[in-house]
Amino acid sequence: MNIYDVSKHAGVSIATVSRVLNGNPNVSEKTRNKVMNVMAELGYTPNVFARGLGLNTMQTIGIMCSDSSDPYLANAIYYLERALRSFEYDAILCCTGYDLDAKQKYFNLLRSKRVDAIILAGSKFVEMRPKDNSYLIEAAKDLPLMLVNGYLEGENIYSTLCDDHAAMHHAATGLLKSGRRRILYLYTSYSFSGVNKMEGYKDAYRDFGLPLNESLICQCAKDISVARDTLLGLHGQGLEFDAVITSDDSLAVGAVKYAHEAGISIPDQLSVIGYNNSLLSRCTDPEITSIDSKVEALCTTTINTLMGVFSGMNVPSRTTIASDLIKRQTTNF
Amino acid sequence: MNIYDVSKHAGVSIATVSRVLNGNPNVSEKTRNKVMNVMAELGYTPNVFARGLGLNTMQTIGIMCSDSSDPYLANAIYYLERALRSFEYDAILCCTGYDLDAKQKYFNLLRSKRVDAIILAGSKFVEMRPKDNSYLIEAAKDLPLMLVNGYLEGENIYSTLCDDHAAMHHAATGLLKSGRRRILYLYTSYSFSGVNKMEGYKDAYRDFGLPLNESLICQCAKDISVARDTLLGLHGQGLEFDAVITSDDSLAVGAVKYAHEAGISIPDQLSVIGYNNSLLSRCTDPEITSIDSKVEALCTTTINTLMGVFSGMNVPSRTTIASDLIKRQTTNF
DNA sequence: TTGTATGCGTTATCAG
DNA sequence: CTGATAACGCATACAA
Repeated sequence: MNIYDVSKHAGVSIATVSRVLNGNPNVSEKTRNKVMNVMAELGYTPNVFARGLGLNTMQTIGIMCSDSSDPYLANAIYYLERALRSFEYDAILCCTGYDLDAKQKYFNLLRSKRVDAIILAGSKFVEMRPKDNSYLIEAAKDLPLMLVNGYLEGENIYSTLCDDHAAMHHAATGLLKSGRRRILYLYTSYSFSGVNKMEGYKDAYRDFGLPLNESLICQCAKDISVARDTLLGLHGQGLEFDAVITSDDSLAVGAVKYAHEAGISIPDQLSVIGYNNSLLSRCTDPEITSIDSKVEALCTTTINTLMGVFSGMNVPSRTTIASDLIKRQTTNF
Repeated sequence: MNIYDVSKHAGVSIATVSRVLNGNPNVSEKTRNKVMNVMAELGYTPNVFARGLGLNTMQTIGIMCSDSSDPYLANAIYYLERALRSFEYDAILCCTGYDLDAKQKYFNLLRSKRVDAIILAGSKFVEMRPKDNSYLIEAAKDLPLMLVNGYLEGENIYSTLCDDHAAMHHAATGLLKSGRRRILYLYTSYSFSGVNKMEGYKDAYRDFGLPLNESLICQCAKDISVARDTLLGLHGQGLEFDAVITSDDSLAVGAVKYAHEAGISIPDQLSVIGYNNSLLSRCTDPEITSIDSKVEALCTTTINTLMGVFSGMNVPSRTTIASDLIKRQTTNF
């Protein structure tokens, strides 16, 4: 069942069938109807492979993410896929893990599949050492690269990101204004996004005119129990803090658990602020005040930008979206 | 840059290049090396569209799910993608929502993309009315259909599912044995999986020799707050229950919140059991005892079965996987 | 407005 | 073991 069959049944040439198929206006109404009827009758569906070969595109975008089961990325993937589909693009998903070699391998794999663009979802794709990003910059010569919540400078590379610095600055300032002085900063990684968040935290202290206490900055694995135990450990060592602000909601959940276990009342004795406003922030009691990094806006903007790139429009190489602070019960300001 | 360029540079025919490309043994070691060197030198990558056209496959599987941001499905997608990639297949993701028309539309869209198989992830794709499933049964004549945690009988349809009935039966029996008598069953939907779970709950009562109290069976939306408020409402109406067992972890989180709000102690006065053993079950205090529906095993088994189908092996049309009960702090047995 | 002919980059058949 | 050539199904430039 191909275009020849349709042309035969309709008594026209394959060129005409192709025109009807592609909505070419240079077809008489009568012919168009005839062809359409035959196609419906025969249940004809164009062969996407042949179409892809001719047009050198299959309207497919590659989405790379380190771990699609992470709540934040799961949301991102959902919104990206939905937005892409609204423009009639398909999404090939590729979960890479966190290893650079694996990321490069999968990136090249995706390129060899001739996707029309690659979306890097999450801030884990931009490495600290510039030379580790050269494969991305090089590849962008061939196809648009879209970063969701990451930033990389380069021709044909477009970044859409949440203003993590401002978000964290605002949240920490809120805590300071409410009288908290010893805000513990709990973070997971030094990714692009991670660095911005930490700077926001630091600058909040500076702009508030208070000295920064480096011992209040603490790294831990992205895991509820690990975060809880880390805080219990610090508490046991005598470290004092009256607030915890985290780079991810899961750590904030750990902080709430720590307070329960240590018999510390929230928010009276301890304030907690999480990041991402994920489902997790609504699971605990009290529910967690969290920074909404606007995943949905991030994703739809990314896709809109991509469509702009495809249609040759002049689009910004970097778009920043403001975050929101969703106040719940772990803060009292 | 195509196969002709390579053949020219290597001084062989395109047929030979193609043989090298496909690992055909009928090529002399010498020729093979020569061609391989030229390919590496030129940085040649075969064109997947042309390949797809010739072979009528692009090694791509469609994954449909109602909502990829749901924690359970997000996990499933992660494992499915990983397993598929280990067999060098790509995954096209398609989030359909819950509307039947939309599901059908996207299903046909995916078919028109000539994927090699379609995976229906989650129990929301099998409708109550048989005629609403006929489009699936019909389509299975053309390509394998894999159901993850759903069951549909039909030629070329393969289901891998968790024994929800046994899981719920086991959990409810545990509660009964521990002395609970009024177990509230909170569920979200009448999907295939949902019906099995409820039957497990009912049969637990029957097999334990106790009468079933229909007023203890209650439906509510899949939302933490809605679940909490539903329970508060029932409690306010004077309904008594000493345990809550739910069809999804999010409802169980709501149950824990309800207990907090109503001043009921867990697990002394109220036991809670969730379903799916998702991240949510570890967020609350106390952490929730939950039924592990073995998503990973479900997914890897699904893909292994699929590969069996592709290689013409005789594979079971239905595979059942046993669940686990992960005991945490909301139960005392 | 319609038809003819050719190209897209492979795979596969068949002959040597 | 190798090469020439015909599919595969569509898009499109050019001709009519």
